Amino acid sequence: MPKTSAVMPAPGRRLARASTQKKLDELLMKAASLVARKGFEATSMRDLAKAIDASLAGLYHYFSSKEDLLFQLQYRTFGSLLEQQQAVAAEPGTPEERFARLITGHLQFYARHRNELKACTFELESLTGKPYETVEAIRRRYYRLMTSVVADVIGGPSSNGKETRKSRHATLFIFGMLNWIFMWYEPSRHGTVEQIGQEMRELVLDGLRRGKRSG
Amino acid sequence: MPKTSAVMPAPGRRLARASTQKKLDELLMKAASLVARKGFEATSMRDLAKAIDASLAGLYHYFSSKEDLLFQLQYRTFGSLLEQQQAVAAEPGTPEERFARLITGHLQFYARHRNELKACTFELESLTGKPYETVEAIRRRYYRLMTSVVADVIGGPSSNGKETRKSRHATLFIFGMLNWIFMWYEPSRHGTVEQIGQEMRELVLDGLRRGKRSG
Amino acid sequence: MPKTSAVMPAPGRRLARASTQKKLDELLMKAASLVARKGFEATSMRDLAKAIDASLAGLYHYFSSKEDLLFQLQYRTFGSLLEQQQAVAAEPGTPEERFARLITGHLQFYARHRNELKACTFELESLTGKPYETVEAIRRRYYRLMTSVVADVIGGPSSNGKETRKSRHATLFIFGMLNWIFMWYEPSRHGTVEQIGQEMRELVLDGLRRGKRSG
Amino acid sequence: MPKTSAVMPAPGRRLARASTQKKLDELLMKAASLVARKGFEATSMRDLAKAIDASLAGLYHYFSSKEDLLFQLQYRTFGSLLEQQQAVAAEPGTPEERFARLITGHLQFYARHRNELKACTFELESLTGKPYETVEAIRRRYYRLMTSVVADVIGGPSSNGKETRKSRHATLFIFGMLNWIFMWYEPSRHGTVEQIGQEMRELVLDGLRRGKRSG
DNA sequence: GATGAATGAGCTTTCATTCAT
DNA sequence: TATGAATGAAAGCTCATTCAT
Repeated sequence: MPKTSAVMPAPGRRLARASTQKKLDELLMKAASLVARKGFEATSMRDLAKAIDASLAGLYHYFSSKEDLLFQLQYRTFGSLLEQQQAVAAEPGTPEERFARLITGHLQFYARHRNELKACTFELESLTGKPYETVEAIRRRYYRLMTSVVADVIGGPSSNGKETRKSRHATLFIFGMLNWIFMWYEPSRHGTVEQIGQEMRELVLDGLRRGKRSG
Repeated sequence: MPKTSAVMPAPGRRLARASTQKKLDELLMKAASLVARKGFEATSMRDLAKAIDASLAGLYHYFSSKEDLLFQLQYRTFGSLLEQQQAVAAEPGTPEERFARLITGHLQFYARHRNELKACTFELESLTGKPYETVEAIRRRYYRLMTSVVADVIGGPSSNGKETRKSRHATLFIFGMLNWIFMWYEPSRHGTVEQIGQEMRELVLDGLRRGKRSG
Repeated sequence: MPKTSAVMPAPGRRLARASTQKKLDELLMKAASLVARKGFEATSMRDLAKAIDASLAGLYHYFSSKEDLLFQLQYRTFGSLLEQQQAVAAEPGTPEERFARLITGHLQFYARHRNELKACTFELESLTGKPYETVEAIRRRYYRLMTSVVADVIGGPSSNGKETRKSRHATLFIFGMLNWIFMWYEPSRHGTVEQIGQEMRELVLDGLRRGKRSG
Repeated sequence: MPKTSAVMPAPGRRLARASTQKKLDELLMKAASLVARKGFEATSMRDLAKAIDASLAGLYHYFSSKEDLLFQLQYRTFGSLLEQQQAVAAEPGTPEERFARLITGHLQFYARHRNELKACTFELESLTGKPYETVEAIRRRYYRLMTSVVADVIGGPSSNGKETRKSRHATLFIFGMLNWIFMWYEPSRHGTVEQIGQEMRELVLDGLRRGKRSG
């Protein structure tokens, strides 16, 4: 599968020519790489222009501001991830199967779009106001999606994805496991993300199921 | 218990007067608060000086540079945490008990020194060179300590803290759960950290023990 | 003759528009004036910006740093001087005539580019590393050029510009006379530089020629 | 002869204890060393304090300001030089002999107090106002002393040190030769200062004497 | 579209100096 | 005498952004 930037147009954006869209994709990918490496604050528009081999002023044809750049990056990436995971969760199967597919899907997305996802995961608070809320809304929908499946694992399919204190907290813990991977994962040392996903599930599945009886 | 900055002098520091030491503690606490809220890069020395109600130049009596400030903050905090957890792990008990105490200890430290710990957990890469390595070494010792206890939970006391792939990965997952708490925890919504700690253990304990049989 | 900055582009500089080149010339001239008056260290970039009626940040379009500014100033000026004097020395004539032309040429250059030359003569050590060496190399070539002509005056044309201890030392003494002029020369009090040049030659010519016989 | 700082108390200074005087001497010597190496502007009071192994605030017991430090340095050094050269010029002898003694005396002073003299020679304009004028007055007296002897060489003892255009200019040239030595002299490469002095005289003596006849 | 030039605001850091102790 | 602590001012430089071309 070709390694492309996660695509999903930002709101209120008219797509110009196809070539422009392509360039924008490239810009965002390079931007993600820089932001992932140095952090958003520490990445200057000059850095970006240099990395992209464009002029500083040229960047402002694609992004109205530095913040807008981050917003587009987060919006597209998070939107893409959510879309993918919604499709994954919609496929039929037992709660355990759907849970497994979500974990794997998340980690595969991580593997394919590491830089972009890192900028989403760790730079959320670099946005403020409306852009922040827009992205935060996506993030919350994703959290809800995961919670509903976790709830099914805990309570069985009959629970119908109904959130409980336990399912909510467990989801937060699981996202912690998933997102912390940025801090340590190296394919050559730790194996494939699919293996990691399985290990994560093995760590928590019994604990989740125990809830069926006790809570 | 009084809320003080985690105390542990940085290396190579001679303290002049006692009042200076006190002030330094206060500086670091305020600094941690700002850094936790806005991030290290986005926190300017001016911000700090203002928050502390001191002059900008005055800061440089206590820290040779902005980076030195972060280093001292991380060194003291991480050092304190490690010291505490070493003591906790050294107390006798079954592996499960020791594991429980470590989780609780970590979360209690979080509750008491949230800002300082956040600056340690999320700004590690804002240091470079020797300071980075010095702090990284502490972090690694803490990781090892946790891994050895996790290994005992997995393999029983007879395993003697010997690391395995499973114990190492499980520890990374658990640290993910623990550290992600910065992203969501609110005492009024989620209960005490002690409760959170118990929930975490319930989520993973079965999964850890399963290892005793299966691998 | 119009009073312009000594022109010679610095190495590795591509000039954008013609107007930019013009502005750069103006900047260097004003900079030379300030540096000559107050010294390089004591001249701040803010001073320069003010004198030029530009913004502080704008300066950094032309010079990558304060040191780069000094380097460009020295490189252009010294390069221009060397070029001129090489042409002067290349013209045919007796050793005495060529010596006379070099002295006059140097003093005329001084008269036309006093400020720029002063920054070259007295701020050489404000540069370090590669820029220093680049300028120092020009200076040395100039010194060699002068020494070879002085040697011819001492030993006659047959000596072919071969350096001797005497010619080297005499050249150093003569450069002292020439460069010290910055400390005292005022046209209205001391006459033209051409007159000054003649007086210098009268002071040393006999002494140089004496060498023909005795050493 | 012991290498000490050139001693001559600054005006309006009460000498405290002998130990204080000694320390002051040491301070000035170290200061001269730094100023000679880096220039006055580029030398900070912190640099000085560190070099002297004293506290920053401590410096202000000896010097009321940074400028005062430079003033005392220049006043003492130039005063000492003038005193020495006045004694030298007062000794009987032919004009040529007295001229020779002055040149040698100057260069020997240079050799013994290189750093101090450099700060006098090249940092004169770092002073302003009254301090500048005070030092400038000494410098002028020294210039007059030299001019009178040069005039005697030119015009014979009967000229009685009467200044002429020629003697004034020749003195300026000669001071150029003498002072430029800071830029190039290395004992191991160029021989003793006494040798250098003789070479200087050989370079200019004929030219000076020629004046006896022609103007 | 694209870019060189420009800028006000802000950055970290250092300066000479003062003062309580 | 001596010094740690403190500070207003200023240093060199970079920032995100704008605009004429």
